[in-house]
Amino acid sequence: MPGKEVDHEYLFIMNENMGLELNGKLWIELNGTRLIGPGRVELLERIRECGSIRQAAIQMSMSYRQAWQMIEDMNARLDSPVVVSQRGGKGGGNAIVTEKGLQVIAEFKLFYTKFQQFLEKNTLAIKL
Amino acid sequence: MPGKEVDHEYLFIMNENMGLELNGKLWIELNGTRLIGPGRVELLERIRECGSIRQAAIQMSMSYRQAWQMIEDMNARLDSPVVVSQRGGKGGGNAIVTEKGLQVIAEFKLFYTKFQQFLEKNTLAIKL
DNA sequence: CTTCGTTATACATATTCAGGAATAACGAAG
DNA sequence: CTTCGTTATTCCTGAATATGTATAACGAAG
Repeated sequence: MPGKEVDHEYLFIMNENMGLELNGKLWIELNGTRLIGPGRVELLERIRECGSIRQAAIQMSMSYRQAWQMIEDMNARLDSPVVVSQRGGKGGGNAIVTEKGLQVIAEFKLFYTKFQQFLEKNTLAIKL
Repeated sequence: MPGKEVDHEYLFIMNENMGLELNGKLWIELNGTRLIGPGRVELLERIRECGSIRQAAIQMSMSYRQAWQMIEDMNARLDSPVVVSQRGGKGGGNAIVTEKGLQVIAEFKLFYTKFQQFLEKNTLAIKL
Protein backbone atom coordinates (compact mmCIF):
# COMPACT_ATOMS: atom_id res chain seq x y z
CA MET A 1 0.00 0.00 0.00
CA PRO A 2 1.55 3.30 -1.01
CA GLY A 3 1.70 6.01 1.62
CA LYS A 4 3.38 6.82 4.89
CA GLU A 5 1.77 5.87 8.18
CA VAL A 6 1.66 8.80 10.58
CA ASP A 7 -0.37 8.82 13.78
CA HIS A 8 -2.70 6.05 12.64
CA GLU A 9 -3.53 7.83 9.39
CA TYR A 10 -2.16 7.59 5.92
CA LEU A 11 -0.63 10.49 4.05
CA PHE A 12 -0.59 9.56 0.41
CA ILE A 13 2.06 10.86 -1.89
CA MET A 14 -0.03 12.38 -4.67
CA ASN A 15 1.20 12.41 -8.22
CA GLU A 16 1.85 15.99 -9.22
CA ASN A 17 -0.23 15.37 -12.34
CA MET A 18 -3.18 14.10 -10.26
CA GLY A 19 -6.21 13.63 -12.49
CA LEU A 20 -4.26 14.66 -15.57
CA GLU A 21 -3.97 12.04 -18.27
CA LEU A 22 -3.73 11.38 -21.96
CA ASN A 23 -6.82 9.93 -23.56
CA GLY A 24 -8.25 9.45 -27.02
CA LYS A 25 -10.58 7.67 -29.36
CA LEU A 26 -9.89 5.43 -32.30
CA TRP A 27 -12.14 4.37 -35.15
CA ILE A 28 -12.19 3.17 -38.72
CA GLU A 29 -13.86 5.49 -41.17
CA LEU A 30 -15.25 4.99 -44.64
CA ASN A 31 -15.45 7.94 -47.02
CA GLY A 32 -14.67 10.35 -44.23
CA THR A 33 -17.31 9.29 -41.70
CA ARG A 34 -17.06 6.85 -38.82
CA LEU A 35 -17.85 3.25 -39.56
CA ILE A 36 -16.43 1.17 -36.72
CA GLY A 37 -15.51 2.07 -33.16
CA PRO A 38 -15.23 0.32 -29.80
CA GLY A 39 -18.97 0.55 -29.13
CA ARG A 40 -19.97 -1.08 -32.40
CA VAL A 41 -17.38 -3.80 -31.96
CA GLU A 42 -18.69 -4.59 -28.48
CA LEU A 43 -22.20 -4.67 -29.91
CA LEU A 44 -21.13 -7.13 -32.60
CA GLU A 45 -19.42 -9.33 -30.02
CA ARG A 46 -22.51 -9.44 -27.82
CA ILE A 47 -24.76 -10.20 -30.77
CA ARG A 48 -22.45 -13.06 -31.66
CA GLU A 49 -22.71 -14.37 -28.10
CA CYS A 50 -26.45 -14.10 -27.55
CA GLY A 51 -27.81 -14.13 -31.11
CA SER A 52 -30.10 -11.15 -30.52
CA ILE A 53 -29.81 -7.45 -31.30
CA ARG A 54 -32.27 -6.59 -28.57
CA GLN A 55 -30.56 -8.62 -25.86
CA ALA A 56 -27.17 -7.23 -26.88
CA ALA A 57 -28.57 -3.70 -26.63
CA ILE A 58 -30.03 -4.39 -23.19
CA GLN A 59 -26.68 -5.74 -21.99
CA MET A 60 -25.03 -2.49 -23.07
CA SER A 61 -27.79 -0.28 -21.61
CA MET A 62 -28.42 0.96 -25.13
CA SER A 63 -31.76 1.44 -26.86
CA TYR A 64 -32.69 -1.19 -29.43
CA ARG A 65 -33.20 1.64 -31.86
CA GLN A 66 -29.64 2.85 -31.60
CA ALA A 67 -28.25 -0.68 -31.78
CA TRP A 68 -30.28 -1.45 -34.87
CA GLN A 69 -29.19 1.79 -36.54
CA MET A 70 -25.54 0.93 -35.92
CA ILE A 71 -25.96 -2.47 -37.52
CA GLU A 72 -28.00 -1.05 -40.37
CA ASP A 73 -25.35 1.59 -41.06
CA MET A 74 -22.54 -0.97 -41.22
CA ASN A 75 -24.59 -3.36 -43.34
CA ALA A 76 -25.51 -0.63 -45.80
CA ARG A 77 -22.05 0.83 -46.23
CA LEU A 78 -19.97 -2.31 -46.50
CA ASP A 79 -20.26 -4.48 -49.59
CA SER A 80 -21.68 -7.31 -47.52
CA PRO A 81 -23.54 -7.28 -44.18
CA VAL A 82 -21.90 -7.75 -40.79
CA VAL A 83 -25.11 -9.10 -39.29
CA VAL A 84 -27.95 -11.03 -40.90
CA SER A 85 -31.23 -11.23 -39.04
CA GLN A 86 -34.72 -12.61 -39.38
CA ARG A 87 -37.95 -12.01 -37.52
CA GLY A 88 -40.48 -14.53 -36.34
CA GLY A 89 -39.84 -18.16 -35.57
CA LYS A 90 -38.30 -19.73 -32.52
CA GLY A 91 -37.53 -17.11 -29.92
CA GLY A 92 -39.22 -14.45 -32.01
CA GLY A 93 -36.31 -13.99 -34.32
CA ASN A 94 -32.54 -13.91 -34.27
CA ALA A 95 -29.40 -12.20 -35.50
CA ILE A 96 -26.09 -13.73 -36.42
CA VAL A 97 -22.74 -12.12 -37.07
CA THR A 98 -21.36 -12.94 -40.52
CA GLU A 99 -17.80 -13.80 -41.49
CA LYS A 100 -17.37 -10.16 -42.49
CA GLY A 101 -18.59 -9.12 -39.07
CA LEU A 102 -15.96 -11.32 -37.47
CA GLN A 103 -13.31 -9.74 -39.69
CA VAL A 104 -14.43 -6.29 -38.59
CA ILE A 105 -14.15 -7.31 -34.94
CA ALA A 106 -10.70 -8.83 -35.37
CA GLU A 107 -9.32 -5.97 -37.47
CA PHE A 108 -10.48 -3.24 -35.13
CA LYS A 109 -9.37 -4.99 -31.96
CA LEU A 110 -5.90 -5.41 -33.43
CA PHE A 111 -5.52 -1.65 -33.82
CA TYR A 112 -7.33 -0.87 -30.61
CA THR A 113 -5.02 -2.88 -28.38
CA LYS A 114 -2.04 -1.15 -29.99
CA PHE A 115 -3.74 2.19 -29.40
CA GLN A 116 -4.33 1.42 -25.74
CA GLN A 117 -0.68 0.49 -25.39
CA PHE A 118 0.20 3.81 -27.00
CA LEU A 119 -1.90 5.68 -24.45
CA GLU A 120 -0.40 3.74 -21.55
CA LYS A 121 3.20 4.28 -22.49
CA ASN A 122 2.77 7.99 -23.20
CA THR A 123 2.27 9.51 -19.78
CA LEU A 124 2.55 13.22 -19.10
CA ALA A 125 6.18 14.12 -18.54
CA ILE A 126 5.79 17.56 -17.00
CA LYS A 127 3.42 19.10 -14.51
CA LEU A 128 0.69 21.23 -15.97
CA MET B 1 1.81 9.82 -61.54
CA PRO B 2 0.30 6.46 -60.60
CA GLY B 3 -1.81 4.69 -63.22
CA LYS B 4 -1.50 2.94 -66.53
CA GLU B 5 -1.87 4.84 -69.79
CA VAL B 6 -4.31 3.15 -72.16
CA ASP B 7 -5.75 4.80 -75.27
CA HIS B 8 -4.94 8.32 -74.09
CA GLU B 9 -6.75 7.80 -70.80
CA TYR B 10 -5.56 6.81 -67.39
CA LEU B 11 -6.82 3.74 -65.56
CA PHE B 12 -5.95 4.19 -61.94
CA ILE B 13 -5.19 1.19 -59.80
CA MET B 14 -7.58 1.72 -56.92
CA ASN B 15 -6.66 0.55 -53.47
CA GLU B 16 -9.05 -2.18 -52.42
CA ASN B 17 -9.63 -0.29 -49.20
CA MET B 18 -10.58 2.90 -51.05
CA GLY B 19 -11.93 5.46 -48.62
CA LEU B 20 -11.33 3.16 -45.66
CA GLU B 21 -8.86 4.41 -43.10
CA LEU B 22 -7.91 4.47 -39.45
CA ASN B 23 -8.53 7.73 -37.66
CA GLY B 24 -8.80 9.06 -34.14
CA LYS B 25 -8.66 11.88 -31.68
CA LEU B 26 -6.24 12.61 -28.89
CA TRP B 27 -6.57 14.93 -25.93
CA ILE B 28 -5.37 15.58 -22.42
CA GLU B 29 -8.01 15.39 -19.74
CA LEU B 30 -8.17 16.67 -16.20
CA ASN B 31 -10.41 14.94 -13.68
CA GLY B 32 -12.07 12.95 -16.42
CA THR B 33 -13.07 15.76 -18.76
CA ARG B 34 -11.23 17.16 -21.76
CA LEU B 35 -8.80 19.97 -21.13
CA ILE B 36 -6.54 20.21 -24.17
CA GLY B 37 -6.99 19.05 -27.75
CA PRO B 38 -5.71 20.01 -31.19
CA GLY B 39 -8.24 22.83 -31.55
CA ARG B 40 -7.30 24.52 -28.30
CA VAL B 41 -3.61 24.16 -29.06
CA GLU B 42 -4.09 25.81 -32.45
CA LEU B 43 -6.05 28.56 -30.77
CA LEU B 44 -3.24 29.15 -28.28
CA GLU B 45 -0.69 29.25 -31.09
CA ARG B 46 -2.68 31.81 -33.04
CA ILE B 47 -3.22 33.96 -29.96
CA ARG B 48 0.52 33.88 -29.38
CA GLU B 49 1.10 35.02 -32.96
CA CYS B 50 -1.45 37.82 -33.22
CA GLY B 51 -1.96 38.78 -29.57
CA SER B 52 -5.76 38.75 -29.84
CA ILE B 53 -8.42 36.22 -28.91
CA ARG B 54 -10.84 37.72 -31.40
CA GLN B 55 -8.43 37.71 -34.32
CA ALA B 56 -7.36 34.15 -33.52
CA ALA B 57 -11.01 33.08 -33.48
CA ILE B 58 -11.66 34.76 -36.83
CA GLN B 59 -8.65 33.02 -38.35
CA MET B 60 -10.11 29.69 -37.25
CA SER B 61 -13.66 30.54 -38.38
CA MET B 62 -14.73 30.16 -34.78
CA SER B 63 -17.02 32.42 -32.76
CA TYR B 64 -15.30 34.68 -30.26
CA ARG B 65 -17.61 33.26 -27.68
CA GLN B 66 -16.39 29.72 -28.17
CA ALA B 67 -12.75 30.80 -28.24
CA TRP B 68 -13.13 32.78 -25.05
CA GLN B 69 -14.85 29.86 -23.30
CA MET B 70 -11.99 27.55 -24.25
CA ILE B 71 -9.43 29.92 -22.79
CA GLU B 72 -11.59 30.57 -19.72
CA ASP B 73 -11.96 26.82 -19.13
CA MET B 74 -8.21 26.19 -19.30
CA ASN B 75 -7.42 29.20 -17.14
CA ALA B 76 -9.92 28.16 -14.49
CA ARG B 77 -8.91 24.53 -14.27
CA LEU B 78 -5.16 24.82 -14.31
CA ASP B 79 -3.37 26.28 -11.30
CA SER B 80 -2.18 29.22 -13.38
CA PRO B 81 -3.62 30.76 -16.57
CA VAL B 82 -2.54 29.86 -20.09
CA VAL B 83 -3.56 33.27 -21.41
CA VAL B 84 -3.67 36.65 -19.67
CA SER B 85 -5.69 39.42 -21.26
CA GLN B 86 -6.70 43.00 -20.72
CA ARG B 87 -9.32 45.22 -22.30
CA GLY B 88 -9.00 48.81 -23.39
CA GLY B 89 -5.83 50.57 -24.37
CA LYS B 90 -3.88 50.40 -27.58
CA GLY B 91 -5.69 48.30 -30.15
CA GLY B 92 -8.67 47.91 -27.81
CA GLY B 93 -7.03 45.24 -25.71
CA ASN B 94 -4.79 42.23 -26.03
CA ALA B 95 -4.09 38.68 -24.96
CA ILE B 96 -0.76 37.00 -24.40
CA VAL B 97 0.09 33.33 -23.92
CA THR B 98 1.86 32.65 -20.64
CA GLU B 99 4.79 30.34 -19.99
CA LYS B 100 2.29 27.73 -18.85
CA GLY B 101 0.44 28.15 -22.12
CA LEU B 102 3.64 27.50 -24.02
CA GLN B 103 4.21 24.36 -21.93
CA VAL B 104 0.72 23.15 -22.78
CA ILE B 105 1.38 23.68 -26.49
CA ALA B 106 4.72 21.88 -26.40
CA GLU B 107 3.50 18.97 -24.30
CA PHE B 108 0.45 18.28 -26.41
CA LYS B 109 2.24 18.59 -29.73
CA LEU B 110 4.81 16.07 -28.56
CA PHE B 111 2.12 13.45 -28.03
CA TYR B 112 0.15 14.50 -31.06
CA THR B 113 2.97 13.98 -33.54
CA LYS B 114 3.56 10.52 -32.07
CA PHE B 115 -0.14 9.82 -32.41
CA GLN B 116 -0.16 10.88 -36.06
CA GLN B 117 2.78 8.60 -36.71
CA PHE B 118 0.83 5.81 -35.04
CA LEU B 119 -2.12 6.40 -37.36
CA GLU B 120 0.10 6.51 -40.43
CA LYS B 121 1.96 3.31 -39.74
CA ASN B 122 -1.17 1.34 -38.86
CA THR B 123 -2.94 0.96 -42.18
CA LEU B 124 -5.76 -1.50 -42.72
CA ALA B 125 -4.32 -4.87 -43.54
CA ILE B 126 -7.39 -6.61 -44.94
CA LYS B 127 -10.23 -5.56 -47.17
CA LEU B 128 -13.47 -4.78 -45.42
C1' DC C 1 -15.12 63.56 -24.17
C1' DT C 2 -15.60 60.95 -28.30
C1' DT C 3 -13.93 57.23 -31.05
C1' DC C 4 -12.12 52.73 -31.55
C1' DG C 5 -11.28 47.71 -31.26
C1' DT C 6 -11.07 44.38 -28.00
C1' DT C 7 -12.27 41.80 -23.81
C1' DA C 8 -16.09 40.01 -21.15
C1' DT C 9 -20.88 38.47 -20.35
C1' DA C 10 -25.76 37.58 -20.67
C1' DC C 11 -29.64 36.17 -23.24
C1' DA C 12 -32.05 33.98 -26.86
C1' DT C 13 -32.28 30.93 -30.68
C1' DA C 14 -31.05 26.90 -33.66
C1' DT C 15 -29.30 22.60 -34.51
C1' DT C 16 -28.04 18.10 -33.39
C1' DC C 17 -28.58 14.01 -30.90
C1' DA C 18 -30.38 10.39 -27.71
C1' DG C 19 -34.39 8.10 -26.09
C1' DG C 20 -39.07 6.63 -25.39
C1' DA C 21 -43.41 5.15 -27.19
C1' DA C 22 -46.06 3.00 -30.39
C1' DT C 23 -46.94 -0.25 -34.03
C1' DA C 24 -46.52 -3.49 -37.83
C1' DA C 25 -44.37 -7.83 -39.65
C1' DC C 26 -43.01 -12.30 -38.89
C1' DG C 27 -43.00 -17.39 -38.07
C1' DA C 28 -42.60 -21.18 -34.62
C1' DA C 29 -45.13 -23.35 -30.97
C1' DG C 30 -49.07 -24.63 -28.56
C1' DC D 1 -55.86 -18.95 -34.62
C1' DT D 2 -53.73 -17.15 -30.51
C1' DT D 3 -49.57 -16.25 -28.06
C1' DC D 4 -44.87 -14.88 -27.83
C1' DG D 5 -40.47 -12.39 -28.38
C1' DT D 6 -37.87 -10.36 -31.74
C1' DT D 7 -36.96 -7.62 -35.91
C1' DA D 8 -38.07 -3.36 -38.31
C1' DT D 9 -39.85 1.45 -38.61
C1' DT D 10 -42.03 5.86 -37.61
C1' DC D 11 -43.08 9.76 -34.73
C1' DC D 12 -42.48 12.75 -30.95
C1' DT D 13 -40.07 14.86 -27.07
C1' DG D 14 -36.39 16.47 -24.11
C1' DA D 15 -31.41 17.22 -23.47
C1' DA D 16 -27.24 18.66 -24.78
C1' DT D 17 -24.66 21.49 -27.70
C1' DA D 18 -23.47 25.11 -30.98
C1' DT D 19 -24.37 29.56 -32.71
C1' DG D 20 -26.04 34.48 -33.00
C1' DT D 21 -27.15 38.92 -31.06
C1' DA D 22 -26.65 42.47 -28.04
C1' DT D 23 -24.30 45.14 -24.81
C1' DA D 24 -21.27 46.69 -21.08
C1' DA D 25 -16.38 47.60 -19.57
C1' DC D 26 -12.10 49.32 -20.60
C1' DG D 27 -8.14 52.46 -21.62
C1' DA D 28 -5.22 54.60 -25.21
C1' DA D 29 -5.36 58.04 -28.75
C1' DG D 30 -6.98 62.01 -30.93
